Amino acid sequence: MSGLTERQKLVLALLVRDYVDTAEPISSGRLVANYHLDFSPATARNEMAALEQRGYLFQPYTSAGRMPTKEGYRYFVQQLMGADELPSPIKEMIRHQFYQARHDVDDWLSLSASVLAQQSRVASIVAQLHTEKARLKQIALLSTRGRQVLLVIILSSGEVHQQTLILEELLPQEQLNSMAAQINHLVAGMDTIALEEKRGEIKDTQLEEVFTVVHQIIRASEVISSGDVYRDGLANMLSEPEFSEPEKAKQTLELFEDRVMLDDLLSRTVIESDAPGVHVIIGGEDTWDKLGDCSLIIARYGSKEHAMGAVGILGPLRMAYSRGVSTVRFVSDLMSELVSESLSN
Amino acid sequence: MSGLTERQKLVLALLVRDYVDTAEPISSGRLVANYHLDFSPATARNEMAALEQRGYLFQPYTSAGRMPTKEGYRYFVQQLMGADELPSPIKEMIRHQFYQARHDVDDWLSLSASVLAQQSRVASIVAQLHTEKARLKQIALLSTRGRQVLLVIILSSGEVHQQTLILEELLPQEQLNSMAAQINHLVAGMDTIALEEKRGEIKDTQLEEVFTVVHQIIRASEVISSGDVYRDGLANMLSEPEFSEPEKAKQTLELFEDRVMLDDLLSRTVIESDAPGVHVIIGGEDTWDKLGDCSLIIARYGSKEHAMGAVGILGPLRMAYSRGVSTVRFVSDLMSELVSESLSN
DNA sequence: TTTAGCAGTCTTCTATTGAGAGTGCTAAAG
DNA sequence: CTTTAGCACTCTCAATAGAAGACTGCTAAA
Repeated sequence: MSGLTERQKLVLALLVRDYVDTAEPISSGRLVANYHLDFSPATARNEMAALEQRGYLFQPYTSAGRMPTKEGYRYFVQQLMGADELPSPIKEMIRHQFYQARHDVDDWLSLSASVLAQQSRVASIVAQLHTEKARLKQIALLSTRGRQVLLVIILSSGEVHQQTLILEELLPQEQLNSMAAQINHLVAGMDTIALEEKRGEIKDTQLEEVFTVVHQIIRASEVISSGDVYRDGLANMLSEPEFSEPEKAKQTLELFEDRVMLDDLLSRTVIESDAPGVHVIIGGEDTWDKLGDCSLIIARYGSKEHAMGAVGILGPLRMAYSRGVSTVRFVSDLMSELVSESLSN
Repeated sequence: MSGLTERQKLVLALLVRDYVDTAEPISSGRLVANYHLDFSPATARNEMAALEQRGYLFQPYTSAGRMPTKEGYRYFVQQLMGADELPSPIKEMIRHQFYQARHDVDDWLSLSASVLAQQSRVASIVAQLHTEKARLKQIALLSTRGRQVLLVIILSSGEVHQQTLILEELLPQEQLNSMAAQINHLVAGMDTIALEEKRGEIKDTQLEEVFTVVHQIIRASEVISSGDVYRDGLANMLSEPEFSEPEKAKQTLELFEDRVMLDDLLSRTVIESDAPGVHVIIGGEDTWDKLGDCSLIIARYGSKEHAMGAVGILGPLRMAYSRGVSTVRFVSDLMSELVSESLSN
């Protein structure tokens, strides 16, 4: 089966655009009139019938207008869609917001979620992912209250972890400092494997206790995603007509609240393809079935060596893919820029 | 105007219960039959008319059954509602989950949100609030990457804050340690006012830079709420018939996503009343108008001296107040217990 | 190959109707 | 004076029918 004719591509592209705007089945007459096409509605109808034959369009019932199928959207995104860049003033505004924020990855992440939600008018997801090989840079032990001690761990990627411990006996801060110094001296720059080998060298019980926790945390941080997930713009989604049935809305919200699900989604876009750039996943099917009737536009930021994560938007199938891709690309590039700048200082 | 008769109280109480279960206007006949009342539907009708007169009930239209008004719910909660304790096995299960979690306030908070959502079948909110007088316990400076430095601040309450700084020049960890030690020596145990007075004693520029940030953070932490807000169970809400209209659902979701709003809500329940215990706010009116057609059951945990916060649930007006209050009370007591245990170690 | 014309199909809107549910009132009973 | 049976009345809800309208697919001509 050969490809589509130019005119078929035109019809499909316009129909998708129009449907995304109006959320109503598009008729041949409407299409021709709206875009001043130089062929008649009858011709458009013929082309639409052909596109339906190929599975790119469907009619909700005999003799209604047509709407794109998932396949139709996919063809549109892969072959037809042009770039719909964010206007420069908006880009500048966003950039400004980021540079104005504190120099903190967490702040940038929540800002990303907020910006994406606002620009795309759908829901956004942002998460920090973790590098595969975690190497210890240094730790600190800080007395907080009584036997309670805060363990701060800094990885070579610049990532920070903290955890409260309760020690067997009460130790003054000076002693905590010296314990931290000992551990730092022993294991700085090591990954989990090297760390494991050093275990035997530790004699002191208190020290071993701390060592064990450090080891645990570093192992835990080797999991692909384990930090906070930032979400925003949930309310946007409910405005869309596809979520007018509460059942649909509920499903989507559950998808959003399910951490396991999100982790899976995020990690798969990152692991599955080494290719950077924006990924568009349109609707659920086999591997992505949980996605249901939603689409996900997602991109990685950062690099394997540094802090890394994913930013994306989640919306109904009927969404402004072109604008969405541009927005996600812009934000992920900005994050990459910020992260690498901040680390090269 | 005198109070309600016993029979009126009975009718109101049963009607509220029944309506909460069924979400449908309750008729006199139904009420009498369902609860085997020893008076006739006609009598019930008279009582219901009287209750309507007082503003506790209303009919959606002439000759439908009746449903409670906000006032009706308020009367019910304040005067009629008994305790509907959680079953012991469930209490034990929850307790078990908490003691199994890591000894980390953050973990407890997110667990609280999850437990509340699951038990109440509505949405939950949990937030850490801050004590009014923040006193510095100690700080640490940890080199993360290049000129980037992690500032960790521990307050006397045990609260931990962290922030990334970028220093003017690159300093080795040893020098950072000595800077931290100097600051600790200078200002340990001080509040913002005392801190301000010490400013003059600092000569070194780098040191002053750090000092300024420390000061800022402590000031910021004196705001009532500034930490993360944990939410859960949003999807629960959409199952309720009151949110079948997307418009209502959207409003409620927006309320939930609006940090400013939530902060206000939380801080008011904490500031406004020194009384501990569970607060029930039923629907929006003047001071709480943003709440709209939702109710909030909320309680404080912890104490002013220690880590403190609020746990609560947010649902439609038609919600199981009795069970909700018991659940919120149980979780907040549990949190208090955990926090004070953890601090007395 | 394109297009005008038209019959045919399916939805959607409005109006009408009947059934049912529940009330308020009245008058009798306790 | 309180309670209750009886009943007329009101209003919703569901079902039905019919009319209007929107598009299509087909056919035949350009």
